[in-house]
Parts: sequence; structure tokens; C-alpha cells
Amino acid sequence: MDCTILACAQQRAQKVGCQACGIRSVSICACLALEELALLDALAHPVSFGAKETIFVQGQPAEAVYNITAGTVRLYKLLPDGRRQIVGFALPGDFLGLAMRDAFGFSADAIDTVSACAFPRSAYSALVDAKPHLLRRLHDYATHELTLAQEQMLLLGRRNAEERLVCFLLTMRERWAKLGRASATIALPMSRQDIADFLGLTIETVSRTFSKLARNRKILIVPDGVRLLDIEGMANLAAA
Amino acid sequence: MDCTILACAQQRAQKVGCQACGIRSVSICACLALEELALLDALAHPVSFGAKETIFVQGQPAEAVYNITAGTVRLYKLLPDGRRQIVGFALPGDFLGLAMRDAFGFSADAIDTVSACAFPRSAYSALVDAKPHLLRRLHDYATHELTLAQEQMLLLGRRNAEERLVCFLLTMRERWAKLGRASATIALPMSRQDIADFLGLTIETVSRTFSKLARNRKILIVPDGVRLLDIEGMANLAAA
DNA sequence: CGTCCGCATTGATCAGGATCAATTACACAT
DNA sequence: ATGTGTAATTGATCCTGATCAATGCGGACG
Repeated sequence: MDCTILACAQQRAQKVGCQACGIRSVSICACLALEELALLDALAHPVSFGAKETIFVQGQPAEAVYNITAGTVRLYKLLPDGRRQIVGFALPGDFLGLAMRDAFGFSADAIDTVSACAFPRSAYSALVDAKPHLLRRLHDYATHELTLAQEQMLLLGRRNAEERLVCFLLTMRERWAKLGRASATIALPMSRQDIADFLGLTIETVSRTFSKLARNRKILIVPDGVRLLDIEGMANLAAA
Repeated sequence: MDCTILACAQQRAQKVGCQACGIRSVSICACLALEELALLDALAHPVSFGAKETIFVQGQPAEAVYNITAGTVRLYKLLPDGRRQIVGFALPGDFLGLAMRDAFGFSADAIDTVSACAFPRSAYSALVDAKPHLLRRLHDYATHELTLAQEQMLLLGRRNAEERLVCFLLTMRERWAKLGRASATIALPMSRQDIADFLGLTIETVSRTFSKLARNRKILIVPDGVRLLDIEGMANLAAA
């Protein structure tokens, strides 16, 4: 978890710092002026995590916040008996640690190889207090996340299995597009189990629903993703 | 919706303003100093809504934000075919309009008689920009809401009907307690249908589950609420 | 090259909650 | 008292998605 070798490599690779950061424009740092980026640079610790590695666990005091720069992260909550709900997938540009107040409200682990900027929470909190426009940006991000969470409540509470999967695929398409990777072929780095735990279904239902969509020529299943063949039809199905 | 008679009565009743506001200590205004409250007073429009009256609808541009001072509000999203998901119940002290950026992301209507402080969005936004500690407070509120939303995702995605209802009752108990109305008897101003649409169930399942809890001596169903008879057992069932 | 192992798919059956259908309870009006 | 309308409860049956079980597939490794 504490990223020794990879982190150092990463650090060397990134020693040019925030100014050269490839995902700055889509992350919360985008609101900072060049001279403020220097402040941020001073706080930033580049870190990396291998596939399946834990980033933090629910309940643990939040000592750092993270800005994802590469890879995919699953964020999830567990019940004592092992039932799992994934509350989100974090992609490059996403920020982890909004609920900075106390402990992490969910666990996070890397799905594939993940790079991130880690900031000590206290220093980050101080910077936020000193820079109201950074706070504003953070708040806008938080309200955006809240809106997505409410959309997910609608999905989990009222949509059927097929609608859930279609919504998920269209949402992933949107997210990749915002990262400049727009394509009819959607990368899905997460497992079927992850998708199931995100959509409130079982792995079997997810698999069957994928097959059904493929059979109906809505999608084509490819390695590590799907190609959307009938976006209109799917958007129609997702309605809203 | 535009609250003529009731609003005027309310306005007269409240002309003492924010300083005398009974729910200030639990609302986002609590962070303001006395002289800042005067600024807020200048913006505030006391409004009231009768039971079942619409406060705002999803997609409508958000011209105002609201601070609930009395009553209960349901916040919900609709699918084109009429399926409804209630994303939250707002109680006194709750703030509506976090996603101020554009249009409302959900609809809101009064369950019982509701009083609120309405603030024009533009003026409110300007005040927030001028008062970083108000923004900080708002941000803390937003992240708290986000945490609750993630908890609700876990409920909707992975809990069974009985767990859902028990969690709901215990959460309502907590919320009333924070408003100084702690009691083993929980007020439930919302209908069974509202509870069903919040928990991702049908009205029949909610009713049956209430009956089952009553049969097992966990609760006693009383008019407009329930009395919790076995809080320990219920907390155990809710686990987490 | 074959074995192993994790993941995904597919099939058969089951069950929790949805749906359909009465019935009851209660507030309110006449 | 009687009727009316809305909300809640209860019962019977159905169906979507869960569970149980088997098979398929592809990559890592001896």
C-alpha cells in the first residue's frame, strides 16, 4: 500500500510537477493559477498502486486525500456479512477524500494499475481554507457527485436489470468521452462482479444481461469492454 | 406555489428575522456572526407551503434556494413512465438547492405544512462567494449529504425489505433526536407510498414489513408514527 | 503441451418482493 | 347515522432476479 518502488519511479517521472499534469484540466486543480500550482506541488506525493491493491479502507482516519491521475478505482461499502455495494468507480481526474471531516466513509482499491497524487489531509485542508476558489471548485465537485449519487439511487431503487446495465454503459461512455477517449467502444476495466456490486445485481444477472444485449445487436462484447452498436436504442431504453 | 397569504402571515410572524430563528443552530446559517445574519435577513423571504403543494420541479431553473424551518419535504426523481424514487426527506434545518449550478436535479413537495426561508439564488450565490466560511459550511453539508447518499445506495442495492425499513426508522429516530425531539416514538409524517418510494419497495411490502415488525414486538404502530420497542434488536438487524 | 486457476457464461430451480385483488380503517361531509 | 374517498392492510398468485450447479474460456506456469 505504501508504494515504495513504484512511487519513486512515478515521482521521478512526474518531477516536472502539476504544470505538466496530463489530467489537470479535468481535475479540481484546474481552478488554480500557475503560482498556486507551485504550492500544490509542494504538498503532492505521487503514488501508485498495483491491481487489486488497497488504497484505503472504510473507517480508517483519512490522513490523505487523492487525485487519481491514471487507472480505475472501485469505491465500496461492505456489510458485516460480506455483502458489498460499490458506490462509484473513480477515473483519472476524480478526487477521493471529500468527506475529509473524519474517517473514510468507504473503502477504495485499485482495479488496474493506478497512479494518484496524494496530499496530506491537514496541509490540503489548510490550502483549501486559504484559497476560496479551490473550496468553491471542491464544492462544485461535491454537488456534482451528489447529483450522480441521486441518479444512482433512482437506478438502484426503480430500474430493472437491463435498464441498469444500459445506464451504466452509457454513463461510462460519457465519462470516457470527457477524458478525451470518446469512442463507440467502451473500456470496462472492472470485473463482472464489480459491475454487479455497483448495479445491485448478481454476477449471473449481469452476464445474462450482457448476453441478451449482444443477442439483440445492441452491443458487441469485446475483450475488456463493449462496443455500442445501437446507442439510440440504448438511450431510449435508459430513458430519462 | 407562490404562497401569498400564508407567506405574509409567516413574514409577519418572523419579522424578528434570523436572530430569532428557532432552527438556526441546526442549519447552515449557524456559522454566521450576528452582523452577517443581518445580510442574510435582507435576502430571506419566508415562505409556506400547504400539504402536497409543489415547492419546485426537476429540470426547472433554480431561481431560489431554501432553508426548511418547519414541516417535512419529499425530494424525488421521476422516470417517464411514472416510477418514482424519493432521494430524501428534508426536515427543519435542511437546505435545498446545493446543486445551484443549473436546474434542480429533483422535484420537491411539501408532505405536511412546510415553512422555509427562500433566498434568490443569485444573491445567495454572491453572499457565498463573499463569505468563505459560509461556503465551507455549505461544503461540509454537501459532503454529509453525499455520505448519506452512499449509505442509501448500500441500502437500495444490498439490503432486504426488513433491513431497509429498520434502517429507515433508526435514521429517522436519529434525525428527530438531532432536532431536539428525541423519543422512542418516531413521527412519520410521510405516507406508506412515500416510504416505499424511498426504500425502493412497494407500498404492500412496506405495509407487510411494518406488520411483521409489530407482530415480533419490535415496534408498535401508532397514528402518524411508530414506537420502537426493541431498539437494540433493530440496531442489530440493521448491523453496520 | 497440459494443468491449473480465476473469471465468465449458461442452465435449472428457487424465493423475495411485485402485482393483482379484496377488505378494512378512518376522516370528513351530508 | 350514513355515505364517500383516501390510505392502509391482508391475501393469492406471479415473475424477476437470486441461488445452485455445471461448463467454457484464456492466461500463467511447470
